[in-house]
Amino acid sequence: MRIKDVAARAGVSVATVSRVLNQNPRVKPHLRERVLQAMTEMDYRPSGIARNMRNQSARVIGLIISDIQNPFFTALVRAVEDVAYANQYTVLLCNSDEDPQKEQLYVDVLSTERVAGVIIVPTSGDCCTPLLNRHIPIVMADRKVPGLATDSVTLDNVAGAYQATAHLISLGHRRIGLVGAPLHVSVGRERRQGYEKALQEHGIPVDETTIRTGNFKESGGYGAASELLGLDPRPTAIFAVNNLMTMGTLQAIHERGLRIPHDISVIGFDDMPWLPLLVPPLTAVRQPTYQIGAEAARLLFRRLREGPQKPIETIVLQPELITRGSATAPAR
Amino acid sequence: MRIKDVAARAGVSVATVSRVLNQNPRVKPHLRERVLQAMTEMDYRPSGIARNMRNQSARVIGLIISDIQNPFFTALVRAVEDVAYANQYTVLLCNSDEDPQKEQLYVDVLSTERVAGVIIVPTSGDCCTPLLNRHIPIVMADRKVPGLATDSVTLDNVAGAYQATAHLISLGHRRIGLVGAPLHVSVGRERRQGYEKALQEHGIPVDETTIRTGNFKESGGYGAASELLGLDPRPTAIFAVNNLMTMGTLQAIHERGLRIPHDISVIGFDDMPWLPLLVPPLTAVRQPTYQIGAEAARLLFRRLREGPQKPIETIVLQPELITRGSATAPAR
DNA sequence: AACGACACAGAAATCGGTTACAATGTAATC
DNA sequence: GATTACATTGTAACCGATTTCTGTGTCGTT
Repeated sequence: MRIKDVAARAGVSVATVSRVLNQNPRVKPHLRERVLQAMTEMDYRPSGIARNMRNQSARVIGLIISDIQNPFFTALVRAVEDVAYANQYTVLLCNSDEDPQKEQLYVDVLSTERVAGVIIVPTSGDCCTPLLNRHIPIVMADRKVPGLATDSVTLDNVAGAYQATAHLISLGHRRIGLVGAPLHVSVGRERRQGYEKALQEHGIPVDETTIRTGNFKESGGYGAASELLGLDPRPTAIFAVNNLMTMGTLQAIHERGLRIPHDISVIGFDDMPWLPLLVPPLTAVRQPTYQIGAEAARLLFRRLREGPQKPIETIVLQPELITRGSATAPAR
Repeated sequence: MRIKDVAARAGVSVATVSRVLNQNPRVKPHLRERVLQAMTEMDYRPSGIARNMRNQSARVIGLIISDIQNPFFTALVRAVEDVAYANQYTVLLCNSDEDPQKEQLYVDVLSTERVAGVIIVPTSGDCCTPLLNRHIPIVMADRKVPGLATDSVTLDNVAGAYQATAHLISLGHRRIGLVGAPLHVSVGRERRQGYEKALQEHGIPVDETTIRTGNFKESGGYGAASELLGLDPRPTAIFAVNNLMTMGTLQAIHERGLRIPHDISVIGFDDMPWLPLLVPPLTAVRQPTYQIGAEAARLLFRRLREGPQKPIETIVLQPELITRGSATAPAR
């Protein structure tokens, strides 16, 4: 069922049907009428594909995230989706799963699909060359790749980690374990940096043995925390640098029968709706998650409108420490 | 940068380039070599749009869910993504937000974008006519629309709700509040049905006052639970029919200073990784969430391969009650 | 009545690939 | 050496829309 069929049924040329489709006013009302009727009768819908072909672009933006099951990214996706919807675009969602190869493949796909633009939470360093070659606008969200000049929206991770660590120090902790994220990702680096900065500024030497690293997921947090809990002397507090890792940390603590905050204080990164429901409710660094996604999408659409001459924008949002009951002075 | 340019650079015809692109073996090695080199030199990537145009379909499937921030759907998306990836398809993700209008619009978009197929968690009754007209395969996931003959994957919701309710009854509860979901959705209807069935089979009259309904989100659960907790006499147990509503229920309970399970027993629907971390850990009906999505995607791809003559498949998966500490015998 | 201006509709080119068909070249057979 | 079979490459039609250009008809002006 093509435009030709509609034209035939309405007794006009394809050009006229196209004009009706595109609200061109230079069509006589009675013809427009006939065409519209033919279209509804046949439940005709123009082929988006053919349209895109003509216009050399689709009203689709690509979104590559690294873990769709992480509520953090979910909120980000939601935000991007909302903004895209408002701009009458749809979202091609790709889950790189922290796998550079998968990421590469998706970048290729998006680039051949000629999406209008891409928002990416990068997993590897050289993630975007095919897109750059094709001048497809890119916005980095949550993470940055050093040396890549694109719009970006990130969190002030150093500040967030600093706040959490400094809070623990101010409560009297001196031996603070870090459940850290991989250092090849900006988020992992910066949060560790904030942690170390807080220690140093308060005259506490950085002790490598209390710093453990794991993947971004529950398992990574569980593994890192288990190691920390096995230390002698055991840290009096743990700072876990991401939401899922926090969950793994809690699991490890539960498993050993330790009690929060009596035996060990805990601060997580990224507030979650269920944290207040825990006993005790968990202290955590809150990120403006939705806003990260929304700003990234807005940046992208502005870029699409204004083109490459718009100067590159770099938005850094501020975290906030939410104090609940899981971090108190260490027992003596 | 078109296929023509590559052809010119390699000194061959466009057909040859196309054949190289499509791994057609009838190309002499030395020509293939030249073409491949030209392609890498120019970092050429064929236009997916033009390709789709020719093939009359894109290697893209649409996925319409009703709440992307709900971990349940997230797991479902993840599963669909995984299966699509394995089949070298990408996923166009749409978030209907439980809004029939938004859903309708997305169905239209997917239909004009000529996606190969659609997996949908339907929000309204007549969600899919444009797709049906165009013979775009549809698979319903999680929910069904009565009277629509499509492949589907759902949970045995009646059984799940029955198990939860019967468990509470066996513990000695007689006044069991239901934090229910909207009845215009199959999930809401069936879970209520299971609840009522359990009561009736155990000779307990169904009492409308202990049945409350809210939206699928935390706020809906919070509202419904708050009403139940305000009753006199108060129910001795609450069954909340979805994960977010469970969270709202817990919030309402916490807010009133009630203690689980001493003051009130709670069973939730849909197990979540953080439920074991609660104090007490929460009893819940577990759904094979990932499997729902994976089966739906597999059904869709099978349909894509085998066409309309394949008989319609209806998969119903079984839930499982996970007993933890939040449901015990009522205090006297 | 003749002319030009204008409004409207249609024919045809175009987007970038794929593929049926034609053309060419090469090897095998008589 | 001529003929045939087969392998390889090239030419051109096609997918379904948009849009430029061209043609026709209507109206107003002189």
